[in-house]
Amino acid sequence: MAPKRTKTNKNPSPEPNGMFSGMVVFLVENGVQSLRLQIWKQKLIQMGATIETRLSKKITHVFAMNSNALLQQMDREQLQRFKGRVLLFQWLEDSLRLGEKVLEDSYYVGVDSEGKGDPVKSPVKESADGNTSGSDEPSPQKKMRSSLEGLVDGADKQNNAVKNSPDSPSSSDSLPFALSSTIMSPRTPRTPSQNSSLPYCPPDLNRNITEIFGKLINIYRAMGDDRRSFSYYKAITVIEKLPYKIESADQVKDLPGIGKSMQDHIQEIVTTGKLSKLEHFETDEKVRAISLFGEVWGIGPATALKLYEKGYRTLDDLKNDDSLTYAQKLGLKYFHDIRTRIPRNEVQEMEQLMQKAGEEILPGVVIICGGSYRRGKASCGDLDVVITHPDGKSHKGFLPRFVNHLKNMKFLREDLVFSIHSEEGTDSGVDTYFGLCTYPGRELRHRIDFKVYPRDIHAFGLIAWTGNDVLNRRLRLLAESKGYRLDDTGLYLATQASGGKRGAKASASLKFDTEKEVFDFLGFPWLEPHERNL
DNA sequence: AGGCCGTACTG
DNA sequence: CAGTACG
DNA sequence: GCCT
Repeated sequence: MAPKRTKTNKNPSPEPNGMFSGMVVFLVENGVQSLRLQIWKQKLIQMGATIETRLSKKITHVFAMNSNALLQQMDREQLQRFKGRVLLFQWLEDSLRLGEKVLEDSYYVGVDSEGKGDPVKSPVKESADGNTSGSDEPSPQKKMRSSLEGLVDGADKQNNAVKNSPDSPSSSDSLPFALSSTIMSPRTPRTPSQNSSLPYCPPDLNRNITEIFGKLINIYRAMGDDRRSFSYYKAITVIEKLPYKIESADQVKDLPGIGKSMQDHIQEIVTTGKLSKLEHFETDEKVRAISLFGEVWGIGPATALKLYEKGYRTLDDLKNDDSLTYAQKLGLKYFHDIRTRIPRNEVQEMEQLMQKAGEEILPGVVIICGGSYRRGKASCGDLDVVITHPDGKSHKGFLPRFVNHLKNMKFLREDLVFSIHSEEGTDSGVDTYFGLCTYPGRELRHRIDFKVYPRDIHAFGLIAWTGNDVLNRRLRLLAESKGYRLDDTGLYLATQASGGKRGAKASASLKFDTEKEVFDFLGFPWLEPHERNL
């Protein structure tokens, strides 16, 4: 084993006899989610293909998402001269899944080679139109994205599964799905290949692996090892996008976020069906207790450990402890209530209730339910309410009155955190409230958060509190890479505000009125709320 | 070896 | 200050 | 845990 090809040449060791051997391909990257592109590249190379970064005569195949993406990168003259085949990425996807090259006929990208008039026409008559979606699609990128983004859906499930692994089978939310699929399937009778070009049904191959990794996420988080936990989270999102079932660690070798340890774990899982490391954790009394305690609102890794060391092992044990804070006691008392997910329609009703209540106190007030609700989930763990007022000033002092009103209505029941900043104009001017509420006529407690923003930074609050957390991190990292600092109150030039805290605030945030302006400024492709389940 | 989001409340 | 939470 |  001469380590000939080290990191410099990150070749996934091409197999001369791989199913793609002999192919020389050029990839049209427009509108392809980078992660999937990376996976495709890796598999192509690994299975014998050669990837060229420029269009040359050696090319045997060109791959693109659709005709629009294709034409965006290549002019039609090039195309006419090109002798090889132009296929949809879907062909790759399907071939990988089936383990052999599928018939290319129904995957030709429909660009009419004769028609000079307008680009992207050709429904590719007999050959079952290689996804004409391009032809009636004005903005290819956006559409592409949405179809790709559907892939992410699987991650959600994992999320849920992760969060309440013990009980609820968890509602899978396929909402964004249904949405785009309706949009995208106007008429075309679909061949099997095409229909997979719509949001993408998550075949959920590799559930065996992601399920185990999901448990590790929770365990490491409970132990306070967020970094490691996040690594497993990222690995899951990568694995879920694979179009094939993993049968060997080799197939996963140099995918992003999958290093030595992950490979070893995957190898063990695919060969033995389990992971001894996890089994060990699950039978460990300490790990079990800490994981359990950590699920109580207000109790994190440090407190959970202390409680364990005091000898506690069950939630009942904790009730006898008076070292818990007020909020933690509430979290304990309503442990099961808070863990109960809220059906989307009930959240909607409560949002309307709050909008009505808000209007009574302050006409014109804007009350939006963010979080997973705004991201279109079928059920929500809590309510995340972002509030502002268009006049830019009367949001001040609103929150206390609003909270009182809602308490009188018996909608709000208990307080967890209550802070007010807007009055003095100190700090960021964002008022916050965390508490427990109930659906009208019920006693079941739900977590609810309010944040009141001045109008001019409202867009930032909306982005931050719509999430998800992964998107927030990505946006913040992107901002930082461009010399800015992003948080829920604004976008600042990095240098100055960087060290000092917000209160000082030598510099004001850049002004943006809408979420989209922020995305655009950062150069991040716009995502509708329901597309932000990264 | 060291980074891995950024902020605010509680006690 | 450490711990916890929020997305 | 992964990545640089």
